[in-house]
Amino acid sequence: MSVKHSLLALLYEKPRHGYELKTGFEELVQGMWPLNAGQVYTTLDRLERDLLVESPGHDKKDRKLYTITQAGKEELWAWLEKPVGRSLFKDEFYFKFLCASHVTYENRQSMIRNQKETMLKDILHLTHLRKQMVLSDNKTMKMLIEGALLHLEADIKWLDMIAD
Amino acid sequence: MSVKHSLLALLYEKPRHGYELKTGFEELVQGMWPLNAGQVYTTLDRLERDLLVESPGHDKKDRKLYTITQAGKEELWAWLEKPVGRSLFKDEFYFKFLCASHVTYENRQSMIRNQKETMLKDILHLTHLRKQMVLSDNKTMKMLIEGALLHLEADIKWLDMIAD
DNA sequence: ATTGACATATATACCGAGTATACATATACT
DNA sequence: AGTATATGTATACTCGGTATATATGTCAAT
Repeated sequence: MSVKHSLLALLYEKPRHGYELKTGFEELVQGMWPLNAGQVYTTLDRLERDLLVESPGHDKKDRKLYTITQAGKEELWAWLEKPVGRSLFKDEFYFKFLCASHVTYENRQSMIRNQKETMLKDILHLTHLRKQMVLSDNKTMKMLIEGALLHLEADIKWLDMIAD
Repeated sequence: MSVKHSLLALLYEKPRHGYELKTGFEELVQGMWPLNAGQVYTTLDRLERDLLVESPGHDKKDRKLYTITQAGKEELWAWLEKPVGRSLFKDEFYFKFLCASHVTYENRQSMIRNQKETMLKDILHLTHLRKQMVLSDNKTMKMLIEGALLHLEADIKWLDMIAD
C-alpha cells in the first residue's frame, strides 16, 4: 500500500541498496506480503526524482546505495503524523454489501456465510500467530495482531447484526 | 476502489450510458466519494473489451448505452460471493504504526493522540449521519454507518491499549 | 567437476486505477 | 445577452503493482 513510505522508514535507520530494501521490507512484514523486487527500484527512482532520497554512490560490490534526505525525513514524519481516514466506502467489505443491495440478489445469506467463515478461520490463524509472537517476544507484531483481531470481531458482530 | 464492479451492479439494474453511471455511482455513495467522470469511460472500455458489458447502440440523444452481459453478471456474482481478505498489513492504520516502530520516533504519543482525535470526530459525524438515515429510512446506509462505527470503536480501543 | 537449484541484484514492459484537463452542448439565472 | 452550471464524452498523465528478463554468486548432489 504505502511501500514508498516504508522504504523511507527503512532508509531512516541506515543507508541501503535496492535489494537490501526488498529484504528489509519483507522482514518488516514477517514474510507475509511478498514484495515484487521491481517495485523497489521504480519507487526509488521516483523518491530520488522528488529529492526524498539521494545516492552517495555505489559500494564495493557496485550496488547503488541510497540515503534519506532531510526532505525525505519530513515527508516520513508528516505521513506518520497524519491520521488515516476511515472512509465509509473505501473499505471493500462494506462497499460490497452496498453494491449487493442494488442487485436483486437472492444469495445474500450465502454471501454473509462465506464472509463469516473466512473471518472465523482468520481469527483462528491470527490467534495462533499471536501465541508465537508472545513466545518470540515480538511486541510490535503482537500489537498488530491484536488490532486485526479487534477488527475481525467487529466485522463478525456486524455480520450477525445484518443477518436477520 | 472497485468502481468496476459497482458499474456492473448499476448495469445489472438497467442499461445506462456513461454519464448516467457517474450520477448513479454518486447516488450510491450519497455524494461522498466524488467520481472522476473520465474513469467511467475508461472503465467501460475495459469492461467492453473483456465482454462483461456490451452496447446495443446509442439513444435518441446519441449517448452510447451499455448493458451487462451474462459473463458480466457472473463476474459480479463471483465478486460478491468472494470474501474480502483482511490482511494485517494492507490496512494503512496498522502499517503506519509498524513503520513508526522502526524509526526512532519520539512523537509516538502525538501520533496516537492525533489519530484518536480524528476518530472521535468521525464517530460524532457518523452518529449524526446515522440519525439522518433513520429519519429518511435509508436502511442500507444506516447499516454501513453502524459497521463503520464498530470499526472506529475497535480502533480506539486498540489505541488505548497501545498508549501505555 | 558439472549440473541444477536457489539467493542476490537490477531493470523494463505492461496494466489497472485514479487525477487533471479539455472540449463540447444544453439549460437556467441574472 | 451573457454567464454560470449541468450534461456528456474523451484523452494525457501518473502511480502502484505484476510479470518477466537477465546476470552473477553459492551451495548441494550426482
